[in-house]
Amino acid sequence: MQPQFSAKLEATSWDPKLEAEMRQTWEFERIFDFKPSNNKNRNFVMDTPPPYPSGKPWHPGALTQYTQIDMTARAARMRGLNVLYPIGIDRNGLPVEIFAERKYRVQMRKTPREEFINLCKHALDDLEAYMIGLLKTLGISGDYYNKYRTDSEEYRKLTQWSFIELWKKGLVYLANRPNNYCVDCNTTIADAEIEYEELPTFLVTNTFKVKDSKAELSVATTRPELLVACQMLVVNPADGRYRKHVGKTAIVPIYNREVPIRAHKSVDPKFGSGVVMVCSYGDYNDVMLFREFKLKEIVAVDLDGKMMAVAGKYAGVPVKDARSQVIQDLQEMGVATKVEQIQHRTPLCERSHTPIEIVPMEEYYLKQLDFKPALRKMAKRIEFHPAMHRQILLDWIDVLTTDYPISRRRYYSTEIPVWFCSKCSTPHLPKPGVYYRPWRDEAPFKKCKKCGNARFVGETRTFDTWMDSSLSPLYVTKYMKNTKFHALTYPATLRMQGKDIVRTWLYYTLLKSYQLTGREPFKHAWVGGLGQDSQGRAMRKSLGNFVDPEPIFVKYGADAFRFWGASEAGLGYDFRFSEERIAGAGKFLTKLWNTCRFISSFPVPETAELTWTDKWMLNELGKLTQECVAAYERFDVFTVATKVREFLWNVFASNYLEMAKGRAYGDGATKGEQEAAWYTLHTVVRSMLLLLAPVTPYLTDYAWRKLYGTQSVHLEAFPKPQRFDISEKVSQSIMEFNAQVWKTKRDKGLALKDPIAARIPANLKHFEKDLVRMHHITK
RNA sequence: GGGCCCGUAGUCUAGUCUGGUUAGGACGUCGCUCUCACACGGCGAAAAUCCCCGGUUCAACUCCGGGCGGGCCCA
Repeated sequence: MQPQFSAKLEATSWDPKLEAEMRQTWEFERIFDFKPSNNKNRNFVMDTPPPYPSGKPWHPGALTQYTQIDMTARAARMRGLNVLYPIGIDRNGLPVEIFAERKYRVQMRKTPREEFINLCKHALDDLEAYMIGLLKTLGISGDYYNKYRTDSEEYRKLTQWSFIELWKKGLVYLANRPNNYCVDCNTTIADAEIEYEELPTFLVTNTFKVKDSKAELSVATTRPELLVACQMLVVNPADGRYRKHVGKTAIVPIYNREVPIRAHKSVDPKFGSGVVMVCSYGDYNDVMLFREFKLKEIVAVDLDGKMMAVAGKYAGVPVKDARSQVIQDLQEMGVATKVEQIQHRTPLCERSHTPIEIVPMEEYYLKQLDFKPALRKMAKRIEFHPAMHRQILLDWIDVLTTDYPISRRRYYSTEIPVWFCSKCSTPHLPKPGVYYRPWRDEAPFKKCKKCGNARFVGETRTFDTWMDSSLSPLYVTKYMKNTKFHALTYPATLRMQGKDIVRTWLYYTLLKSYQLTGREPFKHAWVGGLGQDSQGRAMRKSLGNFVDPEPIFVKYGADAFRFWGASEAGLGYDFRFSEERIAGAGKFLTKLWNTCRFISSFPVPETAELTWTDKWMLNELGKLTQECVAAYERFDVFTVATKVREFLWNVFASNYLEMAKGRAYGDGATKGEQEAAWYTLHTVVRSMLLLLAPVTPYLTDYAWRKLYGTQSVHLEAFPKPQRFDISEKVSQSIMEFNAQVWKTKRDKGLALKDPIAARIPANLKHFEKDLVRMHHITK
């Protein structure tokens, strides 16, 4: 390098260790604080998913999503907006309890409630520290100073307040209904928390005698232990084989009870023998048939998943064992004529992977069916990114058939603020605005308003966790707490989340926001794809394909991980994990770094008399800038990352830089031409750093401060695009001509610095001087 | 069974809405090359019946119909 030019960056590659230093600077300067503008339109309010501490390691796909959320926040700041980017931790619910049970080797039901809650808190604090640490490592620029927790008194107060409001509006009711129940988690669960898996099970074909006849019916079932709860046999009305039996009575084996034989169109004549037993409750079709035929339910399974007394000799036996025993007994009795193993689509609890039982229980319900039309309208009003994912929500709204069961029989969740009169059982709700623990606290009433009794029993149940998290847009905009702040920030600008929780978090947020405020909680919804393993399968701890992201951050740095995440998949599409590709992103950062390093050795002129080559480059840069800023406005970081990489590497570095290099060194150029090269080089580097700042915040800020100033790049605005009248065709010709010369030299075995004779195309006349110098062209 | 999305080189993708280019780029592979920003570089090469079959059209990766395959979700 010529002595008069020396670079402001020394190392030949970006060192990820500098990220920690940069992070400390940000924290010290507090550059990400939110100051609300009195002009509502200047406030960019983000409703981001408070992560759920459920164990280590954290899902790398989720972390990718958090980096994309962060890019959007940073981009909004650079668009001059005041950005509210909350950091929350969702600390309520099942995963925490399961984690605590495992960690401290205790069982929730055998531990005093207060004690178990404290264990959960402990476990949560550990996990939370781990998670916050990772978020910071990744450069997430949220508001850590106002970090919120969904299990805080403040938050739970709001959850309880919302419940009391909904109760007052008549939207909550108690009802005894068959419910999805997990015998491991000991709680009811919502439809949204069920997953299905094909599992091996026995299909048992039993013989039922038809009363007052010699006829026998073969009945196939996967749940023979529920014979005790069988109340009917059904066949398809169109099935000629059984038409003569419809209306007659069959005898249930083992229990010798009489049940009717009926016809219903829901029966598949091709399943088993075409005769199905209906019991309380094998599946949802049973529930429907019990309702339709007004059958009397027989409760055979208790809340611990054991057979009840009504099951006779099987009483006290867990369902699964009872099933084996029953099968054996049926075989010995000659009732079971066939036992075959089949794959059966089994509903499982999403958290514990235990098969769901359907048992009747009294639970609280929040009305939702009445709101389907309003929700559908709202779903259409909210702008989805990408638009295609709106369909997930619309489909879900369409298939809802029951109201939302909101109560859970758990400990570590927000308590349902209700006391019952000990005499007449009338429910009493307290005044909102206080955090209540009815299982522990004295009732805040003197007398029952109905019977005058002075004693109350506190509700022990808690809320489903979505009852808390669905309030996030209200909580972060200080609903019920700061009217002015709320008015300036609600509805939020943007909800960002994964497509896996559209049916839960997104849906319940819309439902409750509508019920409480009558309007949509946010204007835009960004619905991201999911991170999968290298083969495109969901990443699950149970599948053993889970990647621990931490070593990756250490090895490649957060910026490489971020750039990879941004450039890997288009907005809303799933993406696969690949360390190789993260390493590839790291190479791009090296390229960016060295571009900055090289150009940092030249002075920064205020203005310049541009040559055609410079105008061409600045015009290309202008087009890129426009595209990228537009992409950021659509919350699309994929376009930014891929276009910038393409531009920087293949257009700027390969072509312009080589064309202008000699001129920048002053090689056969006038002072003015030299300065024009400097000016253009710096303009491009400046723009590169600004456009990439949201994506790779560490490297860009480090380089920015070294090259251009004292202030963080994150406090700057995006550059204004410059345009010059240079056609796309000329641009292509330049790059084609360069490639042509390179290829010719290659074919002739010449080094790049060797002279070569070449004819410069007519439309590149203006660029002749730079081209000749670059390729050492002799005439 | 239904819905949504997707099927482009070994892998990941752009392009498809608004039909016409030698189908662009990245990772990986191979060859040459340490040329004064970068060998985590440069240059080049190989590598794609654009899932299949029909239709529309002068012309289809692109539009239409029908298959097949994958993913996610619902029943």
